[in-house]
Amino acid sequence: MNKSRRSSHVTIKDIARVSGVSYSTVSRVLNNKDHVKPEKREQVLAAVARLQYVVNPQARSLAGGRSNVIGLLVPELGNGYIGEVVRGIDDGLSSSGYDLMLYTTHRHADKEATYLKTLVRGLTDGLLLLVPSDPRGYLDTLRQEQFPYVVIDHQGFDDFSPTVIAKNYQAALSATTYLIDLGHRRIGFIMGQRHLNSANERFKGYRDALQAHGIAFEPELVVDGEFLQSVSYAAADQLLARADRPTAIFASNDLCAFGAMDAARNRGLSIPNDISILGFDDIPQAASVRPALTTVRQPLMEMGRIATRMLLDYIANPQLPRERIFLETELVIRDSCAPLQP
Amino acid sequence: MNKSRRSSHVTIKDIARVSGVSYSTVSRVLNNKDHVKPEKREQVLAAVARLQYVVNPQARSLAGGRSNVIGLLVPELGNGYIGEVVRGIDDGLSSSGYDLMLYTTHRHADKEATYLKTLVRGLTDGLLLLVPSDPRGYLDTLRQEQFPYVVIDHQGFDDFSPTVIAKNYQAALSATTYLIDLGHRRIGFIMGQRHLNSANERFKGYRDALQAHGIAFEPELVVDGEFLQSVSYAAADQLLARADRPTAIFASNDLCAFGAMDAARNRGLSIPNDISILGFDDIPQAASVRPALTTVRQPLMEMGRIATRMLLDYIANPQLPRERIFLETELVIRDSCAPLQP
DNA sequence: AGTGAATTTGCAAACGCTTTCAAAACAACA
DNA sequence: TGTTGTTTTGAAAGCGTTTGCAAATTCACT
Repeated sequence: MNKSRRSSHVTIKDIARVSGVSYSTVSRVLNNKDHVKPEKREQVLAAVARLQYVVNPQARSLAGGRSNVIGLLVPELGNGYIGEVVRGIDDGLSSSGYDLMLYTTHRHADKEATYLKTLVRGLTDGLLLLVPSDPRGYLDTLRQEQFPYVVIDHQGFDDFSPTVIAKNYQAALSATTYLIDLGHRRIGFIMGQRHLNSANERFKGYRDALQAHGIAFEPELVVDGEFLQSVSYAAADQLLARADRPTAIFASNDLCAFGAMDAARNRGLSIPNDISILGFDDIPQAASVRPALTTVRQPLMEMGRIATRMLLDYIANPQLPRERIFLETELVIRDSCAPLQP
Repeated sequence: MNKSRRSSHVTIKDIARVSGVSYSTVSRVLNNKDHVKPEKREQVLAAVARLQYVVNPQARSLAGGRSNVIGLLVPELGNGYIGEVVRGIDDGLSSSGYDLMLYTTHRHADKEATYLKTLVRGLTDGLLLLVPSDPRGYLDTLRQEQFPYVVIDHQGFDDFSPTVIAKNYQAALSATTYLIDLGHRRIGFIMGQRHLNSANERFKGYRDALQAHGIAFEPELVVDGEFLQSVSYAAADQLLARADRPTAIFASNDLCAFGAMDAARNRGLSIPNDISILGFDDIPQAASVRPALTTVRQPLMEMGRIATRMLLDYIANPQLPRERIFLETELVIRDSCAPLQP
């Protein structure tokens, strides 16, 4: 059956026969190489059109050509943050002629390494790494093999990988400042996964903003949310249980903010009157939650789009210098933060 | 560079040499074929482990083996509905040894057809079609070539394609009945994209429920939302502008429901006191929106998971009879519907 | 027309694997 | 021990491309 399927397809030889040239010439035409007479090129192209020929990507890449697919390694699906970035990637890829191979690692670092081997093995022409868990194991391989790749939301494990990432520190700094300007002095912080650089950068921004305004940093106001809604719920609840509970909470991402909102509501606190809550990322849900979440907008789609473009550029021109791009964020003011009630 | 990358990899011949057998034997071991002495098998396996060999999928599939990748055709990304299904697919694929190739058609029917050709060309072993726009053009090809595929949320263009889809009619029927049981008599309906079967099925369910309770069907209460939030906003607004506005709205999907919620809020109507709103799908946002959306839960992940399993089964055993699976839905009662206020 | 250089072409050898076929090895039996 | 049948093995032929190399053609000059 497989056999019959294959044999029914037209190959490079078929079109060579039909157009009266050798199949190497056909290959040249197909790959837009020099040294083929315009006249023959025409013939070949005509045959291609007539027989509805499509290349066999496998054969092409086996023979040393490009595979025209790029690989995307994501930790998981179904998280607004990742979904947005993937959309950007998809967008960047559209009309590039490249296909997308999706790998979900589900936070298994070992899986990442295994996948990588296959991917580099010729399956893909380049790699997009989205918040890789622990890339130290294979990043060197990638570099040595000169394999094109771009890291999105790079977590500071090296300083040579081409990267696109948002300015986490500055964003957190100005978000916290916004809360301070609203009059808040006791500001809780829900920390993200501590092993991630972005979490730490945001935390630093938070602390520095406090300091800049002469507000003492209180370690008790910092709880761990691990970038997860459920964990953050408990963490926020703990914060809100205090006699001297904060009047505002800065959550390390929107999911954490949602957890905090749930906790607040559950304690009968009104948002933003009793407590202001501020998120990070601006995933789609942030706008549809009630009250709508005030949050730091990371240009997620943009990040995906830019990373893709960088990658395609590297593939096309391996000599290009590796860039590290830091994107601006934007504070999106909605309804979850209010001036401190006197 | 490409060259050097490749040559550095260990191939089937390397491990043949190391383990002292012919490379055909290695191939047999790798593919778990019969007729190889346990002893040699051991040797080979040992060499594989020692040299960290990984097969080259391209070569394998070129040679007539399987490619171990399945293709997924989706109309677009970044829509909660699709995201959930994809999660299910990813889940179904995990530990199956299959990789996922993602194709976004952005609702371009012609794109679908083109992609398909390449995909069937040996790039993939099977295909998952998610709400395909207009598959009539290529479905026959697929069938003729006996290419394994499964349609998710099939829209009624044929009755032979293997499918998994939710029971839209029954779901809409009981959802509407729920509203009626709450005392509502004037129930608005936001219609989905009319060319999609699921939209029509839901509409039928709505109408039949009314009829079953002796409520006259009023065409003016039906507006078009096209499964989009923005369009539904306008549509719902039109509904709510009426002097005899409905006391409940059944939206064809959650996105439409969100649009309706926005419209209601915008008119100062309280949900669910002034107006009840009911959705369809139960995408993640439905739970986080306020008030939380009462909606029909389609088992989206489950659909993805089941479709994937079916597909893998077909690939493994092409003789399997093609099934069409209809999944139960569930009414998830949250806070957006209330008994009719007297 | 003749020469050398430049351009265009085709042949053949990969690429890494699967699979057919026939030979080799083994086992079982008379 | 010779025959036959069965299992295991290896050699070789692809799979559909790309590409290096050499042959063939074309071109620009004498």
